[in-house]
Amino acid sequence: MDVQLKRGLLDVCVLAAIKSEDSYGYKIIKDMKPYMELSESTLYTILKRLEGAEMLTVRTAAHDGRLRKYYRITAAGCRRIEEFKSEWAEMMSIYQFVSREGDEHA
Amino acid sequence: MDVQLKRGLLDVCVLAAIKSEDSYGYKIIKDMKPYMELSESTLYTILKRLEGAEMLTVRTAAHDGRLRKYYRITAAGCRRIEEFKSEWAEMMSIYQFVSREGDEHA
DNA sequence: GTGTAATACATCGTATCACGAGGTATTAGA
DNA sequence: TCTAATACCTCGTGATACGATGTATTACAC
Repeated sequence: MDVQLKRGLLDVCVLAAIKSEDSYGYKIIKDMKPYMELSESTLYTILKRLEGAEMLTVRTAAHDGRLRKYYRITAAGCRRIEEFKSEWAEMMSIYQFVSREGDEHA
Repeated sequence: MDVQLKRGLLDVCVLAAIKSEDSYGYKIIKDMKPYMELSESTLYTILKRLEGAEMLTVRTAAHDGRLRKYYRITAAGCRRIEEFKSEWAEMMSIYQFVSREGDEHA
């Protein structure tokens, strides 16, 4: 998928991936894989950014001797998802503009 | 609309705006306004990029003593639009992922 | 028991890109 | 005569996705 097209979805996808249950880096990537692939470096950049924006909180916990950082969505994070859903209507109208201009000839 | 979300649409919107009829900078902005606002600096950057990618060709013509640069879409540009339409299916599945995770609780 | 893959985290540098600020020049109308 | 609209352009900045690279542990095959 085109990098530019992914840009607006990445943040919100990561939020969606931790919405119903706290999750950690490696698992987020695996859960998102069927929908969108992203590299570790990209994910950790995003997690840092979302933490800075207080859209999620972090908690470190040991698991089988390895440390895991569990991420939990905040109210602001949930609001971000809702905001995205509203923006989707705009996206649809833009898609229709492109689709229409691409098919018909005025 | 969120800047990041716009990113993947801008190129293809500009192509759509010149698809059915050759157009020029100022007109493209006005035609796109109902769907998406973009500044002149953004548009000219995009037009340069699309020209470099051979997705459009340029022709300069005088109009009322002023010079206008008319842009015409190429076959590659049309292909880009078709490609976008395919990618839209992926976008929809991502939207549904976000939407689902945001609404229900597993 | 040694090697390899998977798990799990992190940083740095680079390339891409949207956009504001600023610039030039002409025409139309108040 | 001044302002707004038309029409083009450039430069610098900030945001950001991602590859490359590094560290450490666990699991499993040979």
